[in-house]
Amino acid sequence: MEVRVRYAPSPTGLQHIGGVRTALFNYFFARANGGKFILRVEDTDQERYSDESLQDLYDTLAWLGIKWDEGPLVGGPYGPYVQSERFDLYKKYAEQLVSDGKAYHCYCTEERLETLRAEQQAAKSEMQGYDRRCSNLTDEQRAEHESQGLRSVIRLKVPMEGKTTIHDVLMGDITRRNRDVSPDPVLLKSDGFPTYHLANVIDDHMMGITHIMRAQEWIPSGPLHILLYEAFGWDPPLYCHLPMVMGKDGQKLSKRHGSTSVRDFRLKGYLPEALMNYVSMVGWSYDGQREFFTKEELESVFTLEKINKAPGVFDYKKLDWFNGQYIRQKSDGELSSLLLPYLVEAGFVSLPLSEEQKEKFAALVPVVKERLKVLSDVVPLSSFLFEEPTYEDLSLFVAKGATPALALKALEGSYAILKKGLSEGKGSEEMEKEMVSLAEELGTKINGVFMPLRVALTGSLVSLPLFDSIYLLGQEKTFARIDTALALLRSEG
RNA sequence: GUCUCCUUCGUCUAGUGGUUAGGACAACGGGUUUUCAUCCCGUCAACAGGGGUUCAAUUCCCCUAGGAGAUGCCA
Repeated sequence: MEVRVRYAPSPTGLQHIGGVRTALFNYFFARANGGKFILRVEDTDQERYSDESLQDLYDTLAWLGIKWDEGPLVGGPYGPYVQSERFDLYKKYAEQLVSDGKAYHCYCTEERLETLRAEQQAAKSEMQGYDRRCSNLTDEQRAEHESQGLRSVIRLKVPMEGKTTIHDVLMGDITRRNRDVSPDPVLLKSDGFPTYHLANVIDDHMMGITHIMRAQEWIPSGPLHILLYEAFGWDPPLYCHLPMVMGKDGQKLSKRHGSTSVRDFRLKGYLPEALMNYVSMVGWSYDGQREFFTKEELESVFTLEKINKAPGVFDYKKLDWFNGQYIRQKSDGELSSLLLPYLVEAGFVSLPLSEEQKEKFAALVPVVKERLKVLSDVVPLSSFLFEEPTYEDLSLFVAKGATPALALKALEGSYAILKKGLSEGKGSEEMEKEMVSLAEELGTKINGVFMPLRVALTGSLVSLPLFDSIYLLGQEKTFARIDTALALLRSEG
């Protein structure tokens, strides 16, 4: 039998790490088994729906390079794949359940339900949820409510006796007494839209889904879904509840833990291959040793058996490390085109680049490459090229164990070396040697010479390598900055 | 409260009825280096607790604790 799996997000917010992990596992499982990966948009919540979220879903999957075999935009034999376009179907099935006596109309107002809930919680009642008041309405009562124009929802009649078990390939069998299943959940809302439970079950059945891979937060409603399949007389698919992705405090990953939307990660300069690789390693492993995988490799090597049961904490630092590794694997050319937009965005350069800018940029990329965790790091790393240093803290010029007077002398000396060297076309190695001997003459460590120069050029104790910085800066700016620094140091006396 | 699930280094994980419990990230230390970073080497660090079963349990069973999730006309 062909494997058919689906990712079925609700477009009510940006795609986040947890959702994408679910999408990825479904996608890899389909590919590894020669099956179909289906995208279905569950836009049954009219209140929270947004076009932006839907667009973000498409953008995110495109960025990751995940293509769906069936779904919106591409179509397929079981369409439409957007639930709001299947409106009539859900209504029909919900009403069928009513006429079969397995569901009923409920006329309770939201206000009544709210007070009910509040009372139950205050009383710490064992019984939580709807009290099934409308389940025993007589035909006359129903007719009366209808004639009054009361709005109704359709609720499933959950059996009070017996138990229901759900088969999960990861967890094993999970059994729940029916009396513990949330009593009489709403299937069809008063606005005519289905709830998740109804739409999900109908669509998974109609679309021939064979495996439902979704987050473990769905386990509690598993038995309810089985009950629905039974009510319809359908065979349920196989379940595989994926471990959740948590924040550092062990709670469900959310915004207060940091970025969670894929869009944020993309904007900061995480590479899709790095994010995909890392995210795949939380909750799944290959052999406990190897952890670098391309998308294509995961498509063939992914197995359900290696999915972990326990929830996993999302480690931003390890993601950074993965991203750095992937950045370093890029060719300079590839990295250039990835980096350029960040410089433009920062207002450092504008397109098109002049020939000289192109040349400088090409020189910048390899220097910066091994210092990037995320692409946007290029901005602080190269800002010294585009912004004049302020030299607010003159003590920076004074290397450890040195004096201001020494710093001044060192800077004067290295200035002379550079002036002469650059005009004579000397190589950086030669000038470096001269600076080393200058340090010896001054009786200081090499830092005593390099630090003042570094601070003069960049305003910072930390910078790109000195001679690279000089080249990138150009002679004019280099000497201008040293002049400024010297003047400051002299005036400080 | 009730129901359900989970539990190996700080984090992600491998693993087995008998192992020096392995790897990676982080942290720390060292080396390379003009700073930073990269790279290399090393150190620290775990089977939640208690009962069983067994010649032997981290591994199998039970209990406890802790954590998480659900308990919506949200998904």
